[in-house]
Amino acid sequence: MRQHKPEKSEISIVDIAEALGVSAATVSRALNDNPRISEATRKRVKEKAEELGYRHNSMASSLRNKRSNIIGMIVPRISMYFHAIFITALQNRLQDEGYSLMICQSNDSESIEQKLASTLYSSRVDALVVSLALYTENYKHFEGFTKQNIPLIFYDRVPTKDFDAHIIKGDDYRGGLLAGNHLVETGCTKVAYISGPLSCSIYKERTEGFFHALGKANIKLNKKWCFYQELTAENAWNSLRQIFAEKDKPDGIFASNDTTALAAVEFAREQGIKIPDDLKIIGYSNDPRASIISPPVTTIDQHPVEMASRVAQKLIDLLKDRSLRAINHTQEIVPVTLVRRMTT
Amino acid sequence: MRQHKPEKSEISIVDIAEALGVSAATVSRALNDNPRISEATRKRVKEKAEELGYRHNSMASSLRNKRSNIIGMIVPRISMYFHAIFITALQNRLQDEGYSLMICQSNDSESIEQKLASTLYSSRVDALVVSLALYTENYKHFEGFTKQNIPLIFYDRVPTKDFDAHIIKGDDYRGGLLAGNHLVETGCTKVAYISGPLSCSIYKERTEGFFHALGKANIKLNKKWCFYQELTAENAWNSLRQIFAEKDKPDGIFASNDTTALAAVEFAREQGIKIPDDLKIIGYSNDPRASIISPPVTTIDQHPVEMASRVAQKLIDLLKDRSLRAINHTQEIVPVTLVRRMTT
DNA sequence: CAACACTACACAATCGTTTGCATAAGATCA
DNA sequence: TGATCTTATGCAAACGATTGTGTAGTGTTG
Repeated sequence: MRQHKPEKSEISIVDIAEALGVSAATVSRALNDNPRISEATRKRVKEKAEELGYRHNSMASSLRNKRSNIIGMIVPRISMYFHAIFITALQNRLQDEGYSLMICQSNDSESIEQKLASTLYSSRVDALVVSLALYTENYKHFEGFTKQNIPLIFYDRVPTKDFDAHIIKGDDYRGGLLAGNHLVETGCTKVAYISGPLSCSIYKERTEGFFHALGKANIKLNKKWCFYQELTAENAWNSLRQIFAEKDKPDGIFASNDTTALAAVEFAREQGIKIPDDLKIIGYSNDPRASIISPPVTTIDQHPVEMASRVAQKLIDLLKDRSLRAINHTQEIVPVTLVRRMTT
Repeated sequence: MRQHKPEKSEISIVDIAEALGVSAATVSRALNDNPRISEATRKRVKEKAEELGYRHNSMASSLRNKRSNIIGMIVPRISMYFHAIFITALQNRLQDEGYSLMICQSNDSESIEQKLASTLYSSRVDALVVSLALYTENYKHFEGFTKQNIPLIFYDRVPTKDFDAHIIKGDDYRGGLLAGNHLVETGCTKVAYISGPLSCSIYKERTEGFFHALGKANIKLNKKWCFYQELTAENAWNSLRQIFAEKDKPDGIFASNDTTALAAVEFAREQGIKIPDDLKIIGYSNDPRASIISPPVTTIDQHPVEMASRVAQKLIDLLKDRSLRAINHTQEIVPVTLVRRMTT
């Protein structure tokens, strides 16, 4: 049976100090390996701390230091492959530097995103890393961070209008261009396009790149075959049904994410459309599912680990050197690559 | 060009108090809607706070209140479907209650898990939710939480030995049993088994259930067809190659996760083995990939959302009512269901 | 040996919020 | 009108770690 503890509040450095007959300041310095403390005392302090079961109180030291060692993060959803990989890579890197990540999901809702920004702001995160919700076009909820000079980095889905923050994004224009070129090169002349909403930077740029590629090849896009919507499997099916309802049918589809591309493959299978002979499909993100379905789907790899590594570096630089925060905000673009598989 | 701010420290309640000619205590009470403050003052305070751009300092209040409103979480990896869904559901629920989640990944490493536990312990999280790393059999790193009466809940991968904490797990025994029964009922007589290591509660119980089912049907398991290892695709391929290297071949495989089951499907395709005629395959977790591959894989659904909802409820109860922490630790078991698809 | 430097520590203020207790002013009642 | 109660607010002490400044005691140098 466990004794019910008499709610004795926890061991603090003061308790250690008293037990050792030294001052709390000495204990604090000893625990932090401050060179002003003698080796002997440092050892005694650490042993006593261990013995008493002392645990550091990061609230107190955060308050005093005005740094929480916590980095806030807002992503649409962690279940998206790209973000899951990104987060893991970022977290591993930041862990080494002594930072913890507070990961929040906006569920692609702008209002949730606003609330989260405000909560993280109050929580005194040392920095904020954000990938925007699908329809966020107003960035006021991030202004507090820039005003207080708290490092703010957007990645992947970044503000479309000028906004004062660091940006690290994939080369979505090029991704769209690669996809378009690839469809053209593989002989498509009548292409359909299922994109995310243009409020979101990545879809906007992919669209521009894609259109540019088609334009170069003198391919005109049928407006009826273009969709700009949330890229769920269900939406994809609806659009596909519309596209293939008419007599004239496309011979190529660019889907702006792999969920949609996968839906297209399944739709084609259901309809008895031959891939890639009758229809070529290209997706985006290199989601593992794209390589599992048959036929495996051609897609664009965004290199989430590389992106995370750049975000981590930028973050660490900004956190280490306050003076960097004054200078101009930077923008980095991470290359993308086409992964050709069996749907093209 | 932005003006370089004169590093004026941020607005605190003291500043608001001075601006209004009241005391800081009054400001604090007003902001917290304490009924002891008149409506008029409350309004003035809130307006002034807004005007000055005040933001609550949760470090200070956490220190004073001895509660951080942060719940720690340690999971093997967020990229695992089950955990991603679980986390999202849990987070949505806790957000409503005013808690933030600090999500950490052990990457299935016991030593990282230990470090994370210690960090979260120092960070003064109000509670800890854990799904254990693959080979964790020693739970000392969680003892601090139980000693300090900090709510500690294990889910899915839980301690196998007696350990003083709340447990909410899937019915893995039943999952194994269902899988075994299903293979038996669909006519398998020679089955292979690819499991995770038995150090991990879920695999241990699935194994027991599975063996029980086979035993009932008088099916003897060939030891050479049983593997207990980390369930990566690569390991799966190696095991499959071993299993199918000999003349005598199995007619059924139970894979203890879907990654392995998917590998089996691909392996069979490569080898020209007919599914489900020559070989039946059943996986575990109902990962979306299982329904995408062809043929889609029969699997066991663990109902992550239901599990998250139970964990959330338990958490909230424990956080709200300290007295509950004294009473016995509870164990809940979330049902599993067989999802039959085309591999059986 | 005086002047100075250095080592190793202590003192006390500080970070911003919260809260038990005290208190002043006004209201109520006998 | 004095006693008691309410209401609205102020005072000051926490919470625990950190750090600039002060100061013994010892060592060094010319």
